[in-house]
Amino acid sequence: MTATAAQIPNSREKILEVAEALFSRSGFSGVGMREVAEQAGLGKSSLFHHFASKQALFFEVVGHVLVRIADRVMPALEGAGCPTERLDATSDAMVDALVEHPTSARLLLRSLFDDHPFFADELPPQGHAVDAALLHLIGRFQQLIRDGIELGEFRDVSVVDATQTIVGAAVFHFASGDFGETVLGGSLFSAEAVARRRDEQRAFFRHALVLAPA
Amino acid sequence: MTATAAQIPNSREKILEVAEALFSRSGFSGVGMREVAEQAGLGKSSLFHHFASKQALFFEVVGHVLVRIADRVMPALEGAGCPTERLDATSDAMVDALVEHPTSARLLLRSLFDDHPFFADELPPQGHAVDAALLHLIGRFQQLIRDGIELGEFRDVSVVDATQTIVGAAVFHFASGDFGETVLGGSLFSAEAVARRRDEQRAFFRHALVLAPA
DNA sequence: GAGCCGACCGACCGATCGGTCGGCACCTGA
DNA sequence: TCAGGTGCCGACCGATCGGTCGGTCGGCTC
Repeated sequence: MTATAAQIPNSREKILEVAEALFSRSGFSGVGMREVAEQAGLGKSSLFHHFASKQALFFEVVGHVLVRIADRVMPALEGAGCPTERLDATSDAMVDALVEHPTSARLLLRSLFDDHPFFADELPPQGHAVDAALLHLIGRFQQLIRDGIELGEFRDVSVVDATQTIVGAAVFHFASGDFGETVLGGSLFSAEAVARRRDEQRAFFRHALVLAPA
Repeated sequence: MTATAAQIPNSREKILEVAEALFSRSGFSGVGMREVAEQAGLGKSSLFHHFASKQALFFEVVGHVLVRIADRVMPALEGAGCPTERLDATSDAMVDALVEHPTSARLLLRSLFDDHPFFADELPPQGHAVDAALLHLIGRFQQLIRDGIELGEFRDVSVVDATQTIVGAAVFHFASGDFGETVLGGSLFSAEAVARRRDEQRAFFRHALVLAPA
């Protein structure tokens, strides 16, 4: 059955969907365009009709994930309330954002520490856009910690180290795959596991940073 | 491999050395045997004289890294002192272990969340050995947290979530590459950055877990 | 109808992948 | 002295890689 205009679910979005799942599982180098095409129900050459190259597809996938996460986390970062309340809200928002799509955390973690899979040639404009969005999010987070310290609510920690610690802890958990499920003794994404994680992570960060965590 | 192999400037170790650097940078799928051979100053076919396959080489590299880390962290976990002191020592030992070779953290992080790059066929016995060593380390860490809770020194946290949080935070920092250096505004491995990281991480985990962190 | 266009496809390309094979140079123990 | 093992190599293999090309098909507009 060939795709026609009657098929609302766009082929392009179908490609993005399966590519996200595959890149999340195996990374940029571990996925072939043939595999993407097969799982999308298309011929391989059709992928290049929608995306200029494998790199372009990868960046578009990462960009979508980042936008989804930022849409959830930014409001918590910039919301009303004292720094302690915003820290709590941000921790919860990170959990919600990473749980929304189970592929997000792994893809985000890869793009954070992969030093850009293909700096061979200059990376396309999409690559820079992804970087800019990410750094904007991180900048806002650091501002939250600075605010907490200046208002006397947080310990006088190193802002950059606290940022690294919190981002690493939050993203790693839901990206840890088989290892995490072995540690937990069950699914990372079950309702109970997620609810407990949200509470535990919020309390962990609060006690680590807030002077009067009670 | 008798006395002859021992005295020659070992090519095998040279291969392991460059393979660790390359796998750390680009992961299993992102590195070719030709590249390893070239950087080791050998012909590609010579690699297969020392290692049965690319997978075997990868597992041997990961195994070495894991042994190095375990050798530093296990004594801190099992050392004398109350849980709080052992937590401090373990945090410092993790920093020391990951700083000793700048490639360790990235390789460890990959092997933690990569869901084993090659489950295509049954993974070789080395793979299971790596898993077993890792889980032993994690088991000891969880026991430390349980001890702290039972002795009334630590908050009554979820042991598995705290494990995930602490492992993720500790490993991610030194694995974060370009992203981490952007956040820090400088090298991850400079003497000042490492010293500050050690203090900050120890204080972070202590405040997060210990009831009377002073 | 004619003409166009976007979506799609199979066949194909050069390059590279992991891995094999036969053979060369060298050392060692008998 | 020589058989045998070790370390290493270039040449080669089938498979797969990302990407291209020519062309088909159906819907749209005039």
